[in-house]
Parts: sequence; C-alpha cells; structure tokens
Amino acid sequence: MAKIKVSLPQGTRDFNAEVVRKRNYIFQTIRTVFELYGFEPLETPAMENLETLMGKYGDEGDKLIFKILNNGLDLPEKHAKAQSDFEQVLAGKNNTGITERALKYDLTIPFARYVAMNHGQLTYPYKRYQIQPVWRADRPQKGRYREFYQCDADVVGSQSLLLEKEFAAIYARVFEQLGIDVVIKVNSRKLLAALAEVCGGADQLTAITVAIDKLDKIGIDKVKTELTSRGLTHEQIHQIERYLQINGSNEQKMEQIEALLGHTETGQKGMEELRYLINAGQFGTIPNLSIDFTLARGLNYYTGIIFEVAARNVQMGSIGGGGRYDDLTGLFGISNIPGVGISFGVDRIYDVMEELNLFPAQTKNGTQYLFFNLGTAESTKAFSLMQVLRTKGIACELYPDQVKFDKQFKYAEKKQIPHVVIIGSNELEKDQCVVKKLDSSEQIVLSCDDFLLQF
RNA sequence: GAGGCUGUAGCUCAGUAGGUUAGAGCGUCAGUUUGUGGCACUGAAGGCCGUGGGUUCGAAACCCAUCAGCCUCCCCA
Repeated sequence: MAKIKVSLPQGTRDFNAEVVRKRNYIFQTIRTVFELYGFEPLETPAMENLETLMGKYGDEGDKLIFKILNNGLDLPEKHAKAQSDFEQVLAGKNNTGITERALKYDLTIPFARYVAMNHGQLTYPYKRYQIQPVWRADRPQKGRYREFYQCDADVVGSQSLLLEKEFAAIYARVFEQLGIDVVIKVNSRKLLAALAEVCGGADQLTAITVAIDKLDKIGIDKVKTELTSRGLTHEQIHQIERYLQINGSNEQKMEQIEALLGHTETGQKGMEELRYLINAGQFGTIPNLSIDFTLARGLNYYTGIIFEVAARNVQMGSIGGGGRYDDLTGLFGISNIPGVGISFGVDRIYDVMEELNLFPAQTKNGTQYLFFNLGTAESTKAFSLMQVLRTKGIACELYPDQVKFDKQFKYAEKKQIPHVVIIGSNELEKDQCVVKKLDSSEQIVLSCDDFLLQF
C-alpha cells in the first residue's frame, strides 16, 4: 500500500486522550469560577463576516486574520468578475467578491457584535463568559499557535470599579485552584494618558505606550532612543524614565506616582482606580496583585484599569490579560456601553502546568474496570454486569476479542485501567468473578452479587 | 515580514575524514508461558536517510534549490 504523507496545518495540534482530559480540567476550573461570579455562557460562530473583524486589531492584526475563500468562484459565469476582484486582492485590498468571511481572531469583537445585535434584548449589566477556539495566521513558536482557545469573561453596561475588583479576584481564584504561582499585574490607562499629557501631549500617547510596552524586552536605553526619535525632548524623556523607575510595594509605588502625576486630573482618576483595587476594604485583599506602571497592553480599546497575568518560575508570555474599555460596541453603532473583561490563555496555562508538573492525578480518569473476554457465555455474563456498573456511573469495558490473558492484561496496563474483572468458565459456573487490582496484584474472588453491591 | 537551527525506523536519536548489505534504545509483533500482566531472554517485522537537482568512480554525509518543523525578532494568548 502506498504510504501517503499526512500532516497537520502549521500551528495546529491534535489532542490525545490524556491531553484532552488535562485541558478539560483547566476549562472546567475556569468555567466553574466564572459561573460562581454570575457569568453566563455565550458561543459565537467560528467565522464572522470579514468586515466585522477588519480594522479592529490594527494593521498588523488585519494581516493575521484567516480569510475564507468564497465558494462558487469557479462558475463560468463568474469568471470575469472573480478575476477582476482578485486583482484587488493582489493589490492588498480585501474584496467581498473573493472573500467575505473570516475565522474569528478573538472573542471580544464577536462579543461586541453580539451585544450590538441584541442590544434591545439583553439585560444589563450583561455578564457573559465564552470559551472557544480562535485563529491567527501568526508564525507559530513556543506558546503561540495558529488555533488556540481563549476563555473570556466580560461585563458590559456598568462603570462600577467593583467589577475590576471581581475580575482580579477571579484571576486570583482560578490560578490558586490550578496551583500556578502568578503575579497579577495591574495598571491604569489613565496614568499612561496623564504621563502623555505631561510629556509631549495626548497625541503622543500611542508612541509612549508602545515604547513602554517594550521596556522589559529592549531595556531602558533603547526605549529612550525610540522616544527621542519620536521627537520627545530630553526633559520629557526624563519624566518618563522617572515614571518607569518607580518601584517598591504597591503603597510605595502609589506615593511615587502621586508625586509625579498627582497634579493632573487624569492622573488623579487613574490613581483612584488603582487605590480602590489594591485597598483591602470590605472585599478583602486580593493576593498576588501588583501594580506595574510599565504595563501597557498593546494600544487598542482599553481606557481604564488593565490587567496582565504572568506565571512565576517559568519563562512564558502572559497567560491572561484584560481591562476596561469605554465604548467597544461603538464600532458597531451602539454607543455608550462601557465594559470590562479578562481573558485566560488556556494553551499557555497548559504549557505552564505541564512544565511545572501541576496536573493532579484525577485528570487521568478513564475506564475503571476491564472485563476479560474468555468466551461467548462468559462475556455475556460480563456484559450484564457492566450494564449495571454503567447505570451507577462506573466506566467499564469488555475486551472485544477472545485473546490470551497476556494481551488483555497489557491492554489494561496501557490504558491505565486500575482493575480487571475475570469471568472464565470456572467463575461462570459458580456465579463468581475475580477482581484484580493491577497496581498491587491483589485479587479477590467474590460472587457476582457481592461485586455489584460494592457500588 | 526578517533571521537562526533541524529533517535518518512508529518515537528519541547515532552515523566517524564522502567507500560494500544504514545502526542503537524505546515501541510493535511472535515465542519462552494455550486462565494471570509489569521483569527477563530469544527472534521478527519496520528506512526512496524530507523532496528535486548538482559535484563525484562512489552521497545519508559536500553544494544549490525547495518543502516541512522548531526557535528568535515583530506582535500577541
């Protein structure tokens, strides 16, 4: 038989039983916490209209959207139009004649689209969570895939800072349950805006944000070089440097930022937000929450508090992020719906947990009892016992072929099935069965009725 | 979009300075052992050495191209 070379598209993965179980463990943990905080599930299609997505993620983002080729382009009567349309695509422009749909790039924009479409029906504040795959035509590398899951929770229709506090608590709780030691970095976009006001004006906000975002990668000197090339003066850059050098405990950082940006109105607002978040108050302190003024988070829609979560003790990009946005649905014609949300990067969380060996043994749950196949009459008996076990929720299976013991034992071992049940001609005659534990080799003989009574 | 590394058995990899029939470990299958697994021993199957060209008497090895994977930058989860 000719051997056909098979492969997977770049940046995609198959998940075997073990991996699926471990992933489900993460999903379940996150889902449970979301539900505990009153979020409702939402699912949206894998694909959206291309125009829904285009222009929402910046120029870079647009390039990374997977576009879907329209069907029926090969129909003879459409040839001429398809060819002229394709010229547009070759020129770097999208054309609905060639592609009008695309795979979703994140969960936030489809969510905004959903809110805009169902504006009248939703009960506000609307709290939803969404756990679905998204696709990006990125170059894959460590911790980066072309198909990966996002777990988002957002609230729209409320300005309350209480929500930010709850989201921080959700992060803390989920990672505590997963056993990952994290630092939840928090900042306010308003402070960045205030910094921009002080140094070069509001129109420099983006440039400053981008430069700050690169700090931990390129270092302070290169950040200064970049800012200089943006036309900032020596004095302005000095201010930014003072901003970036703020350190110490959360309280100490607040004191330093007060000295630097306290005289601006925007700065005061930003500090208020942060103070509310870090103060214990009536909700208690959130563990691992750390103010990080160098946190900037790209440049898109965030306007208030921003979050980013990093795992300690392991080299990995952020495993979660989010923040407040004032007017996400404005993009779709429905204005004045403020929102705030966070996201978990499940694939990276998986990699972190794998690297730190944090998955509990319970994730291996599968078949509990393997019934040996030792003949037709014997397996008929086994089958009737199994049906009882199954009604009691015990996973079990019968080896489908009557083969030697050796083989059936090895099957159980490979699948890590903890017990085997042996019903041969001897046992059948006495209405008994032999139950053997594989790890300890202990085995007991008991009547079929006694066997069932255990469950 | 830019750069680096790697493609040899199902998997992880050896393969000496180009030289007969390309190796190991693990895994698979069979047997020792036709109702008691893991261990051990014996044996077997399994390779167009990523693909295409070139250099050479001779290429898995050297050169070029191409494809794929991994990694870094950019950006991000």
